Amino acid sequence: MSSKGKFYMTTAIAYTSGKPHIGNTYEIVLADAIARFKRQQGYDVYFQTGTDEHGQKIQEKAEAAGITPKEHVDRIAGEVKRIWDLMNTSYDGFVRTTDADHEKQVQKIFKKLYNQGDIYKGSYEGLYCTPCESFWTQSQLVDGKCPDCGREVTPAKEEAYFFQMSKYADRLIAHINAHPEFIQPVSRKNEMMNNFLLPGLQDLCVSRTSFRWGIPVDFDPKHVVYVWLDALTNYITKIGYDADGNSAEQFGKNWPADLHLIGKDIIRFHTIYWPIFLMALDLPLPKQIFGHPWLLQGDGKMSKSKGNVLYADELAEFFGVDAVRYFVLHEMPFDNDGVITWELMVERMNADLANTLGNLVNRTISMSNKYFDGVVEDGGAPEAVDEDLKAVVTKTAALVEAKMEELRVADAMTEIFHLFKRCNKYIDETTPWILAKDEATQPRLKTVLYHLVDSICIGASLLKSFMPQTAENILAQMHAKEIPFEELHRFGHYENGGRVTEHPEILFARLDLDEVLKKAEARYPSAPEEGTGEAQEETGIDIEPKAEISFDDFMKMQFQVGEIIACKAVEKSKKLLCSQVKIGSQVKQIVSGIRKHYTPEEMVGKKVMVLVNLKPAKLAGVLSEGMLLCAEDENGTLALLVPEKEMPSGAEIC
RNA sequence: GGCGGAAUAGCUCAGUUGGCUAGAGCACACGGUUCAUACCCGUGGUGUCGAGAGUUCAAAUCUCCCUUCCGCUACCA
Repeated sequence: MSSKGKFYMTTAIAYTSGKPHIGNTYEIVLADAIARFKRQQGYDVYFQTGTDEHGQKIQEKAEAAGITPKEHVDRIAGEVKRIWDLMNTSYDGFVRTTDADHEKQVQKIFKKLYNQGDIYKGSYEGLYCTPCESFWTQSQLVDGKCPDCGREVTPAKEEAYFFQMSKYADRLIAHINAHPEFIQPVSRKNEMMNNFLLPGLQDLCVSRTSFRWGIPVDFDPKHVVYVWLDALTNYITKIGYDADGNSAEQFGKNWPADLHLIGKDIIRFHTIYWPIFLMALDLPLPKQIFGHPWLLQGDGKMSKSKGNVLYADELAEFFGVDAVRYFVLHEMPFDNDGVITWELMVERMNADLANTLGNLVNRTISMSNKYFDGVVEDGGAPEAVDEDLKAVVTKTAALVEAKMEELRVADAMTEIFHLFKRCNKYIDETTPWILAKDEATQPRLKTVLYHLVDSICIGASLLKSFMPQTAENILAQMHAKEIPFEELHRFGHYENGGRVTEHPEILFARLDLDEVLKKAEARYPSAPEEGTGEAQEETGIDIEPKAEISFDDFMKMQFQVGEIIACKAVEKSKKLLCSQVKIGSQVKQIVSGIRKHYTPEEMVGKKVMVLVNLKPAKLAGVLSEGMLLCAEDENGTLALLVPEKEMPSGAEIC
């Protein structure tokens, strides 16, 4: 195999809090399509994925389940791997952040960065803003006061290590400007620049003392290394980086990575913190970071809040692995979120997979059998109409390559399906069933079928990166071998006189939407309470724990029931509502960030819980004299807390 | 509030540096065809190219303004 050079790509490592759903699975399938295509092009690909296994949330999940954190992550990592394998993804390396080698290197890296002064021990003493409940580093303070509210900060106990980001900011800005391809899509580059880099980077906290399930800082064992320094370094530790300078050969070969494929939510960590860590380690930066959009579950039947999360393995049972690969790759545009629904999946299945592709293969094989006992040979009777077919078929590889170069995987697949559609049209143009009726046109008929079989083999060879099993099935039915990538731009690969299978298999069966919806309804009931099993299990939410407070502290807070007697939107703000709240005999004006969840009209008349004795503050220029209490879920949905039974306004909450 | 992006056919979207009757896929309707998984091929749109104004021989494309939506961020007492 002639190599075009190495290509090292990664996915983000999956957080082991639970089984990955279809949205998580999207990333590995996308990565796999890219990896397979690069291999097909002749690159020496190393494709790494894995799991992120530390953190408080995992510690608590394990405790709740009555097992050790290690047992928990072993189980989830196994589940992740099982789904990645089921989806036929061709990763070369699977890293776990609990791997001994990784943990050892993270400790070394931490120490190295500490020794050279990039990491410093920051104590929170004197730097805690009680009203804001935030810790600040010395460099973050404005005039020695809280940068958020401008009030005094007070001493606190917790200590932590910080990474001095600002030291490398200018170098990073220069790098990003000099390498416009570094952050993809480019719109993300502006966000990083405008929101973080240009205003000035804040130092990053890189250790925790509040939980134990992490990699201990070996020279200060009450700390564990906090998430990003632990997680991001997987990209170098797994391929043999050694902080003492004894890196493995593979590291020398593969680093820097050519592509980090990640979700758009962690772009900041990969395009700011990760490059700066690497600069501090004196390592070259990855060539490209692509923050892909999300694949969302479209209709109510699949919403997470109803407990109907879709999983790749279950979808694969419905549709087959390659169909699921096709759905997720096809429905995902380059820089907008994609949506997946049952209707859409059935439509893609029927229109693209069954009709266009499956039927083409089937009708071609059937005709070859019917007219020539399966023998396919070039009859030497070309006609002008063949030229356009050949032109479309032979240029497809280059078109696919161009799209893949831009990571536009959905568009690349569309090019391949364009080839198959062209073949269907060719059948209509040449009407083989009419040619079959006349002995004189037999050579022409042979030629037509040869062209079709050859075209399909070219198409199937291109399809291999996206739908590997299907490509293999098609080629097997043609009794043909995969055509090397560099040969795909020309016609005439099929062995003259070759024979196709006698019994073509249906590649993709058409589905009836109503039946699928019925089955889906059975599997994912609309009313979650009626269902059983894991899909219905409420997982609960863990939040960052706050420092313990005394009873006296608690008693300082005055909670009362308040009745909202008037409410309007705050004009200068997108999120704020300004309410007049009657509390006993007085009326307070309270501003709350709940506009996304409540309209002013529906607020009026509600009896809500109010923190009354909060120091008044101005929000967007409007005075607020208290706080309305809300519950918030993981999606940021807010729910006002209201008394469970009718209570008068002003009633004390205690 | 700050920065950025988007508004084009019923749906999802293409429309390169302004230039010939504004496109594709899906859906829908009609026609053709029958090798095939009732498939495939062809034909069909009164689309105010979000509203308004401007520049130009010419604007979906440039400028201004308005409206709505989205992303990141700040804020969310």
